[in-house]
Amino acid sequence: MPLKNTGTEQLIKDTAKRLLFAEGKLHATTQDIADAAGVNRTGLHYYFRSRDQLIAAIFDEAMQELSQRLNECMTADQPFKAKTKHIITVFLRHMVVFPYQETFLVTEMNTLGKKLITNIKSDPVKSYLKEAAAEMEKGNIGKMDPVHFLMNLFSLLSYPLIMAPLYKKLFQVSGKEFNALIEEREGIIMKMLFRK
Amino acid sequence: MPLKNTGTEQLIKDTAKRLLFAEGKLHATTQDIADAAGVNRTGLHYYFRSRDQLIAAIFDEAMQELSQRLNECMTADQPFKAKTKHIITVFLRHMVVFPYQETFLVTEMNTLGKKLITNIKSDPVKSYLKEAAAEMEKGNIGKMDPVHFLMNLFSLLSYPLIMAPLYKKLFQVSGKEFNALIEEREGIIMKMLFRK
DNA sequence: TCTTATTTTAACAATTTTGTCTAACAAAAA
DNA sequence: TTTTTGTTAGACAAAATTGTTAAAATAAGA
Repeated sequence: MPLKNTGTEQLIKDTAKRLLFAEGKLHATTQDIADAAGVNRTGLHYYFRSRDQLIAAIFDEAMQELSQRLNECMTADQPFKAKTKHIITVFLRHMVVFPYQETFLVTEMNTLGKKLITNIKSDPVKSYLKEAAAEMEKGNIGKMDPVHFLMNLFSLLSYPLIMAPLYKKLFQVSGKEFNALIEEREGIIMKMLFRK
Repeated sequence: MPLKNTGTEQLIKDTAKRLLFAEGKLHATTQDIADAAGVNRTGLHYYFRSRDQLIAAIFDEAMQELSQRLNECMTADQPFKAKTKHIITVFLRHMVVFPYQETFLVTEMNTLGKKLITNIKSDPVKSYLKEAAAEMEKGNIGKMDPVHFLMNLFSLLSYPLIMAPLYKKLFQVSGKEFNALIEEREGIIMKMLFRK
C-alpha cells in the first residue's frame, strides 16, 4: 500500500503500455520504458521487482481490460444490430490508439506458455453468440456458426490497424489515404456483416 | 559464395523462421535459434555476421516471399472470383503453417523504423484492384473503395490464425473446435465477399 | 598425398540488459 | 524536532546476450 502515491507506479505502467500497445515496440527494455517515463530505472524495480513482473502486470491488466470491454459491449441492453455497431465503434476507437495490444497478448502467450491464465467470464460472449444465432434464424444475417460471425467481426475491425505499416507498403497507400480509409471502416464492416 | 555448401546457412534461416513465424517466439535469441537448429552459435555469426543481419536477411526474404506470393496470385490468368478463391486457398495454407510472419514483419518495421525498405512491385495489386472495381460496376460485389475489398479479404483470412491463442481463451474454444472452424473459413470468406 | 579453402568448434571478450544495495530525500506521524 | 515510512537516485554487481579470435576438422582439387 503506497502512502504517498506519487503516481509513478501508474506512470510506469501507462508508459510501458504506450510503448508496447501504441508504438508496437515489443522489444522495449526496462531502460527504454524508464527513459520514456522520465524516471530512474530503479523505480521500475522498486514497484515491480523485475521486468517479468512488470510485463506480467501489464499483461494481466490488458487482458482484464479487453475482457471487460468485450463483456460490457455484449451485455448492453440494445437490439442486436445496434449492439454490434456499438462494438465496432468502441473497438475501433481503442484500436486506433492501441493497435498492438492484441499482438502483445498473443506473443506473450506464445513465449510465456500458458502460465498467465487470467480467468475470464465467457457468459457475455455466449449470450451474444446466441443472439447472433437468432438473427440468422430470422434471416437478418447469413447462416453460419456464430463463432464465425464473431471472428469476422473482429477480423474486419482489428487486422487493418494491426497491419497498417505493412499495408501501406504492399498496397502503396499513404498515411493520409490510410487514415481516410479507416474512417470509412465502420460503415464498411456493418455492410459486410449485415449485407444490408 | 560457399564452395562446400553444407546447407547450414539455409538450416539456420529455416529454423529461425520456424521459431519466429510458426511458433511466434518473437524474442528468440541467437542461442535459441542455434539450439533449435542444432548448430554451434558461432555458425550463426559465421554466416550472418551479427544477429541484426540475420534478422534483416529473414525480414527481406519474408517480405520478398510475401510480395511474390501476392503477385503470383493476383496476376493468375483466371476470372476474378476464381482468382480470389485461389488467393484464399494459397494464403490460408500458408497462414496455417506460419501464422506470425506478418506480425514479425510489422513489429520489425516498428522497431527498425523504415530502414528495411525492400522494393516491391505494386502493379499486380493495382491490376487486381481494377478488376475488383469492375466487378463492383457489374454488381457482383458491393461497391466500395477496392482497397477496402482487399483489406476485408486479408482480414478475414489472417486475423483468426494470428489471434488463435487469444480467441481460444476469450471465446472458450478448444483446439479441436478451432481447427474445425478454420477448415470452414474458405467457404465463409467467399460468402462474405461475394454475398452469394 | 598434400594443399587449399571452407566449415565447425571452443574459449574468450565485450556489450547490453537486468537486478541489488545503500544512501539521500520527502512527507506524514509521534 | 525526531521518527517512521515510503520514494527516488547513484553506484555497483550479476546475468544474459552478442560478438571475436584462433585453432581444429572436413572435404575437394591438384
